[in-house]
Amino acid sequence: MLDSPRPTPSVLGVAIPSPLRRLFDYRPDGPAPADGWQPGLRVQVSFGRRQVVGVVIECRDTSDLPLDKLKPIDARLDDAPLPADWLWLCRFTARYYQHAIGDTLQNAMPALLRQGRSLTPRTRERWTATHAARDDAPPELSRAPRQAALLNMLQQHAHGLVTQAVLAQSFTREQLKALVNKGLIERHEEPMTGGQQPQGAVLAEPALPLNGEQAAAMARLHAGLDTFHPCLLHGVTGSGKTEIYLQLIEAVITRQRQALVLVPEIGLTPQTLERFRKRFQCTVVALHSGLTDNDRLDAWEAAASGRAPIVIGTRSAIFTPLARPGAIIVDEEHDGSFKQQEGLRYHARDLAIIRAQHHAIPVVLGSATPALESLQHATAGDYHHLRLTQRASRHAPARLELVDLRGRTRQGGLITPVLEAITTTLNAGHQVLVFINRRGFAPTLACHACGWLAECDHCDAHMTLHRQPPLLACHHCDHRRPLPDACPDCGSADLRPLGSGTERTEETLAERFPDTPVHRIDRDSTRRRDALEQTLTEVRRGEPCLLVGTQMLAKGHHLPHVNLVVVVNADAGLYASDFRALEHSAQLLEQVAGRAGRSAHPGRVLVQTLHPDDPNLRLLAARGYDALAEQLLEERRAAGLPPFRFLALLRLESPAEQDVSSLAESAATATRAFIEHSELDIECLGPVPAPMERRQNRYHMQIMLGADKRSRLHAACAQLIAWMEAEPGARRVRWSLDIDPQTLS
DNA sequence: AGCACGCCGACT
DNA sequence: GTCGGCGTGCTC
Repeated sequence: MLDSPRPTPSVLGVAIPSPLRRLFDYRPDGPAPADGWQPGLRVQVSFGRRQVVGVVIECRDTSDLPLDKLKPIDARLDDAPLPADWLWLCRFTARYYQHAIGDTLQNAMPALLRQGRSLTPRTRERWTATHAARDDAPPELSRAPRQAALLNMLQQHAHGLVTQAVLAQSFTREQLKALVNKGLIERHEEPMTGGQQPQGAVLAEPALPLNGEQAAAMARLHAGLDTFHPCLLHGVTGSGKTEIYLQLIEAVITRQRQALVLVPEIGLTPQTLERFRKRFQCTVVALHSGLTDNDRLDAWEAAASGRAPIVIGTRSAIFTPLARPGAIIVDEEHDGSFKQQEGLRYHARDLAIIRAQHHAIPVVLGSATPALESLQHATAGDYHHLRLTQRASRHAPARLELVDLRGRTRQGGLITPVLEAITTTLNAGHQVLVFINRRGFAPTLACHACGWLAECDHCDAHMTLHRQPPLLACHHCDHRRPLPDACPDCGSADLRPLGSGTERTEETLAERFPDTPVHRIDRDSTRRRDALEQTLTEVRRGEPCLLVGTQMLAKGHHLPHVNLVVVVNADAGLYASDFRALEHSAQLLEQVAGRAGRSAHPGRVLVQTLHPDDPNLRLLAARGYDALAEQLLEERRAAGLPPFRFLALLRLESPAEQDVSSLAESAATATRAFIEHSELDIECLGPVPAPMERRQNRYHMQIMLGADKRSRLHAACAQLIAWMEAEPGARRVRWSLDIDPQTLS
């Protein structure tokens, strides 16, 4: 660098890990880094009475405080700033979601970095045979058979072996040392995540041939590899979206760039990962919940340094720094898990778009059932709409068959014609998937003498009846109770389960089909690590069986032998108050339907409902998700709801009902006052009690802001936050602002 | 959020 | 007499 060295600033604006929405000024102390003070350098400072790790955000020469009142930093933790692309994204996120910058950075940083650990990669040793050892067994090893064997083993591996692999073959460090001293092998150090990626071949196995639609989509992607290029890859289940991802990644790697892949929480399965790892020569860095803090830091460093060509992870992986970003892929982009539901309430899909724009790279949103937001962007021409309508198996996707529940007797939630269809399918040697949206044995326990229902003491909710182990549990808090012997109200012993959950349906099916294995898949049955994968491996063997499960089963998993899907009750989302309920319901039903008939045989999907005449359900059944989505978009437009309007939701909660309601009332009044004052065209609704007002003995209320311009909504939110921060009554209430809320509950 | 300071109730 | 409840205030 020929530039003159940066002068040392007199003030550092430091982001502190705290919910306070401002920077704190410190005096730089000690030697400046070689490239001078810059944003992104971590510092250790005393904050109040404790030591914290902060990040320099601003280098200035002035402060609102007198300079001699500033504390000096206690230590500088980095020689080079944390990656600039990462810092940019964090700052954008903090601004957009109106969240404290310090807290945002902490959220987006591996745990070890916020504890002050250095970013230099951990290393491991690799051992290779030297040229001197290329000849046959050297004479000096004639009396050292183990060393000879070790040398022989290393000679078999052109790239050598890491220490761990050597020790695993029961060789010792002493033997390695002896061979080094004899000049027969060499020791190399490389980062834990692997050394430089091998140049040359990118693929480990050939790409699959593309059909016409796939080829067209690929051509579109190839044409825009150097530009911001948002694409909605809208393809029915089994239409080969993953192959498009893989070939895009291949193009990215060939150009020496990196690909970032986001998948839903439930989608990062060993099976998915396997498919990526098998295709490419290079390492695939996976960010999953099983990683240790050290693994996570290594992965972060490998991505930031550019050594990792492919990074795949869930929501938080959007904050992975990339030295040479080449493309971002969001698989199952409609999935709710991309939105964080507490604290910093960011949406990883939305940040993926922004990030791709910042880097001027393509971003692909893939789904069989795109979010209405994404569909609207595609329709409006903001995104390229890449459609895949052909399935690899030649037959059309199964359509939903609505089954009228009215007046029918149910067993374990299932009516006779449906049980008969199950029998037929099993007899034909196929598998059956029964989808039921409630875990446990039954949604609740009821007294048949007086009508009492088991309710949670801490929530406005019924307690779910469980059989394994037998107890009443609230699914909204951790409260559990033993089963009562008699009704607590009237003393009657006539207590009966009301409705069906996965456990009860499993039990019914096991009784009715004693010769067929029944696998239950829900949060309770898969609590043990690998339990889910084990069951699915068993199921993929293809023997006839019954699968009973919650939405865990609906997503991603490839179940080629399932030929009949039964939805026990489709009505939950049909008339819910949440304006997105129907969209989510339709997505789920379509995803569930996608599980049927990916095999050689066309499948059936039976959907039980009490509302077989519901127009939305009928439209979905007759013409599929896309047709319903089109209609829902029109309704959203007419009602002034997203994606045609922007929303922010202020959530307030406290154990004291009075505190919440009075604060909510005055916050709404204040908001209306400054809306009128500033003539911002903002709508303020509420306060209203949140759905299920009492949860874990806390009372929840909310205020909704709506605007047709993002900037106006942003301005109103900023004012509301300023008011809340100044309001003494707000300190006894937990509150948070949710920008672009996903649900209203 | 932490963490201290501060001023009122039941205990070794 | 003190230990400790959580209200209030501050963090460069």
